[in-house]
Amino acid sequence: MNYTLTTPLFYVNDKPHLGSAYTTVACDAMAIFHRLMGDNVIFITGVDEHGQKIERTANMNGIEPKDHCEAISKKYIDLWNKYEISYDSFVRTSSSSHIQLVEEFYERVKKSGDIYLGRQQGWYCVGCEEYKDNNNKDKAYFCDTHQRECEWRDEENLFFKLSKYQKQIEDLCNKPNFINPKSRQREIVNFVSNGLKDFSISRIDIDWGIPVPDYPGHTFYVWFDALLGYLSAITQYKDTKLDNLLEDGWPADVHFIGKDILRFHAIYWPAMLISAGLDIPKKVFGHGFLTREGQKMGKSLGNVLDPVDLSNNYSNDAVRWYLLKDFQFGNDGDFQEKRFVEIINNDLANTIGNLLNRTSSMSRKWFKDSVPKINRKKIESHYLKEKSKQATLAFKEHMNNIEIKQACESVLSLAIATNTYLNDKAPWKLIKEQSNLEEVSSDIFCVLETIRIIGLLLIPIVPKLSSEILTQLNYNINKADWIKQLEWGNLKSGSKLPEPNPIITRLEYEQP
RNA sequence: GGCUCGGUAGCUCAGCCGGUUAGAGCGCGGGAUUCAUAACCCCGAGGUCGGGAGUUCAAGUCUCCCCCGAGCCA
Repeated sequence: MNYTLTTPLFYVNDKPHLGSAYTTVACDAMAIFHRLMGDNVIFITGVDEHGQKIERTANMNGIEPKDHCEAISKKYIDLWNKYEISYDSFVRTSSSSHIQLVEEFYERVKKSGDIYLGRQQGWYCVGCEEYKDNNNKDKAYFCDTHQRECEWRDEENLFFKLSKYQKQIEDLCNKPNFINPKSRQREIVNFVSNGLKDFSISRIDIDWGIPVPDYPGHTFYVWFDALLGYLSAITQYKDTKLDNLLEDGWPADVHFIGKDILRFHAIYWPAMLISAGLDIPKKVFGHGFLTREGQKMGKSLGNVLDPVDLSNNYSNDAVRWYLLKDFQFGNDGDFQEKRFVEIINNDLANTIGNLLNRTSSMSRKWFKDSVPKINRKKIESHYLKEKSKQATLAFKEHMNNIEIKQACESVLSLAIATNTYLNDKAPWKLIKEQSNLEEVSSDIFCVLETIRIIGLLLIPIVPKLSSEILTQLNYNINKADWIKQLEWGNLKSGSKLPEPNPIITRLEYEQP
C-alpha cells in the first residue's frame, strides 16, 4: 500500500523555527511507522520560495532572492539532516521541474474553463500575502496579525473559479475523516457554507515568482504555486509525469500542516485538484502551535527556541520524545524546559532505561552474561506476553489514528507495568533458593523480551534510543520484518548480553 | 459583532451514547526495597469538575444564560 504524507512546504522567509521542526518530527514518526508496517511510503517536505515577502527580505539584505532562498533552504536541509528526518523528497518551488509542473497544471485548469481575468482592488497585507475584505479606500487597513498597515492595491489578476466547486467542497468538508482534528472541522464547514468566492491566482509586478505563460507581467500567486509543490515532489521523486501520478503515490494520504493554513488545504487545494482532473488528498491534519513558558514565541519577544540549539543541548531523541509524548498533536502545546527535563528523566532514563539496565544486570549476574535459557512452553502463558500484546496493538492503533501521544503512552505504560512486575516477583529474592531457578529464568527472559518489544515499538518515536536498547539486548533489528519481530518470543535465549550502559543520561535542569 | 473550540487535583491533561466512593502522568509528602541510573515499587493530596439556572430518579457528562482563554469569519 502506498502511504504518502507531507509536511507543509515551509516559507523561506526566515530560518526554520521550532514549529517547523515539530511538524516534521511528527511526520517523520508517522513515516517511519508506515514503512515498518510495510507501506510504500513517500514522505514529502520542502520549501516555498516565491513571493513578495521574500523578494523584499532579500532586497533588504542586499542580495538576490535566489541567493536568499539558497541560503535558507540549505538551513532547512541541514536541520532535517541534523534531526535525521527520513524524508524521501525535498522539493523547492524554485526548481525547474516544479516550474514546469505549475505550467502544466495551469493548462489543465484552464482547459476546465476555470481561469479568467479579473480586477481586484483593496487593502493588501504583504505579510499575509492576501487582500483584506475591507474596501474602504480612505482609511488604511491595519493587519492585526502582522501589526502593520496594508497597502492599497488595484490590479488585474487571474482568477480561479472556486465558486464553481461549492457543492463538491461542501461535501468534502462534511466528510467525517477529511479534516483533522475534528474540533476544527466546523470552522471550515462554516466558512464554506458562507459561499466560496473565486480567488486570484496571479499577481502583477512581482519578479520573484513563476511567470504565467500567457499573461506577461503576471506571476503565480502563492497557492497556485506552493501547493503544487506536493505534486512536483512526487514527479521529481518518481521521475514521472502529472498524468501518471495516480500510480505513483498521489493522492496524499495526509497533509500535515499548521492549523493556520487548514483552509487553503481543505478548500482551495481540493478544488484546484478537481479542476485539474486529479485526486484529492484523503486527509488534512492541522496541528497546534507551540508556545514557550506560556508565551507566544516571536522575534520581538526574543524568546524563540532554536531547534538547532535544542538538538545540541540535549539530543534529537530527547526533543522528539518530549514533543511527541507530551503534546497532543492537534492541540496547542506549551514548551516548558523544566517539564522537558522531567519528562526525559522520568520516561526515558528512569522508567525505560533503568528497566533495561536492572534486568540486564540481573541476567548477566545469574546467567553467565547471557539471556537465560528457558522452557519455551513456560513463556507462552506469561503475564508479560499478554501485556506486550496489548501494548503493541494499542500502539499500532493509535499511530494509525495519528494519536502519537497515546501511542507513546502505550509503550511507556508497558514499561511501567514491567517494572511493577519485577518488583512484585522480586527475582533477587527468589534466586537465593536454587529451586526457584526455573521461575527466575523465565521471568528474566520475559522481562528482557518485553524490553525488546518496547525497543521495537520505539523505532518511529525515538530511533536512536531504540537501536541503543536493542543493541544492549544483542538483538539485530530487521526493519523489513518489523511486524513479525513484534511477536512474542523472538529473543534468543542463551545469547550474550553486553555490559549495560545508560541509554540516556539524566538531564540537569538549570533555573534560568 | 456572528460562529467554533477549550475552562476537571499545584502543573499537563483523560473522562464515548448522563449512573457505583471523579481518573492518569509529573511535581510534592510519607513508606518499602536493593536487581538497577539517589533509580524502581507502594500509599497520600480530600479537586464545590469556570459561575448560575434548568431537564432528570440521577449531570464534568444534556439545555439555557453569564464569565475567562484560544481561534475562524467579519
